[in-house]
Amino acid sequence: MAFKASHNLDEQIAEYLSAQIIQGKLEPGERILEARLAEELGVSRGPIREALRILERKRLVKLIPRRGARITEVSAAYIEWLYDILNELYSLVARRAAENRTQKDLAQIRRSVKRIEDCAVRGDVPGYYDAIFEYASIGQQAARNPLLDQMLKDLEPSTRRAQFASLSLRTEDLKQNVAFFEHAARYVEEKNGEMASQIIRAYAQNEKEFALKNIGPKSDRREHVG
Amino acid sequence: MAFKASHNLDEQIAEYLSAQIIQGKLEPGERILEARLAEELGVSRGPIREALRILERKRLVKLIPRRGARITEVSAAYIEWLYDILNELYSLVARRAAENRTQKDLAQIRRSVKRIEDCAVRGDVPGYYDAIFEYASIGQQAARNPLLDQMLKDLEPSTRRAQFASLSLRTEDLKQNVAFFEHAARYVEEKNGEMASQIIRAYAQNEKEFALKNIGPKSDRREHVG
DNA sequence: CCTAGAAAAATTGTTGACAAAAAACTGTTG
DNA sequence: CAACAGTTTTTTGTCAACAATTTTTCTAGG
Repeated sequence: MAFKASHNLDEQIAEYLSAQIIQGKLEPGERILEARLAEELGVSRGPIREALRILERKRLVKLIPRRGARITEVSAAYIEWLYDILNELYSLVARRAAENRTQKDLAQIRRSVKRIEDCAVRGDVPGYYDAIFEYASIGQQAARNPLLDQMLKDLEPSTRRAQFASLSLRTEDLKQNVAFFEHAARYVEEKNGEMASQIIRAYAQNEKEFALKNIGPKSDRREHVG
Repeated sequence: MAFKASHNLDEQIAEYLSAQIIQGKLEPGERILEARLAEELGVSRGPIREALRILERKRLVKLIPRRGARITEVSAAYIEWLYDILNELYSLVARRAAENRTQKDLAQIRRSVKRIEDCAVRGDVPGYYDAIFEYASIGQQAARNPLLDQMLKDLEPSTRRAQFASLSLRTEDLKQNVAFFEHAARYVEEKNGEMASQIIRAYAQNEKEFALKNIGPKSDRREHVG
């Protein structure tokens, strides 16, 4: 597990831990000990601490002064909270993308829809998720609101985490979902922001329910470490 | 400029710098040199770096690996981007608060409206802004979405920064604004989320235009260091 | 057996020194 | 005078040691 010091350690470490957390290899509630991790990765504690701050921003860990870092929980309640926000933010993206999109954006979006479709027919679930995040990212570019783009990028790890649990169950319905992206793209092309945002809301609702199904009804609203 | 080591240095430093940036004592685009600042504050570079990470999360500085930290710009474009998001997020807060508010929430909200009103009649502009952030915070609590609450708290410094420039121009219209908060509170009480969110949107629109008036038309969309 | 409190261990916070990279400077050449 | 290469200076990145705090362990008293 060696990292190159040429590229920045903190970002590499954050990236590495991020993947571990999303894939559930590090369990929610688990504590991260700076010293142990530092030795494990063969670096000093400095970069570890910076990486933890990056993860805090992405809401993968919670930092409590003088008592270290813990992996945040992804409860059913958290998923509701997250998608409630994603709903609003992506609906805004859709509206603004419909307003501001250029021909170049449209070309990229079409290419991205194709990529989603490919993954769907191949039944490549991880590829599908990567593809929809690319699709989202292109939409965010087209919306011309860098702050919104950044905020959604910060939420991406949380979203991926919510989706990861249900990843293995995604087999049949991928092809149906492709229609959502095609329609949204169509409406963005036609500059019909209202309809584009409606489609996105419907898709988000879908995703939320799917994510919830596989978390179970353990909605621990009280002692939430997030 | 001594900090107590008993409470954490990084947060104290972040708080201190935050105030400096919001009040414009540190100029947008300006570089922050770790060593210089460390000596100025009588601490080592470690806590400074952590403080900068906190400020990055609040979008007050931009961190670029191996070339340090710069104060972000607040252009007219940025204010548009920010309020576009605040609009959606606070409108969600209003809807959820209307759904989930308890009697206790209502009591707090009423108290907060009173405080806003007091500041308005006294013409206490800084107090007025503090009061509306308290009002917002109470609403966020009532909405029962901790993630949304946290995200809006992270945006607060940016919002305060956008408002600061126009602070001195706020003299006449404060009393008119109080009506917004009273109405929103009323609708939250009546559990009419749709109307509550509409009121909030109207107020946000107002605020945006006010903030823009005092920035001027220098909307440097291109080389934006944010 | 349980509790309170002191001692010990573990963990985070902070520092100063050194390494690596970026930026500024300088003299040279076309 | 502008472009360039090499050198120096400045600045950020990383480390290892030490200080302060929290957590755990141990012991005495009820």
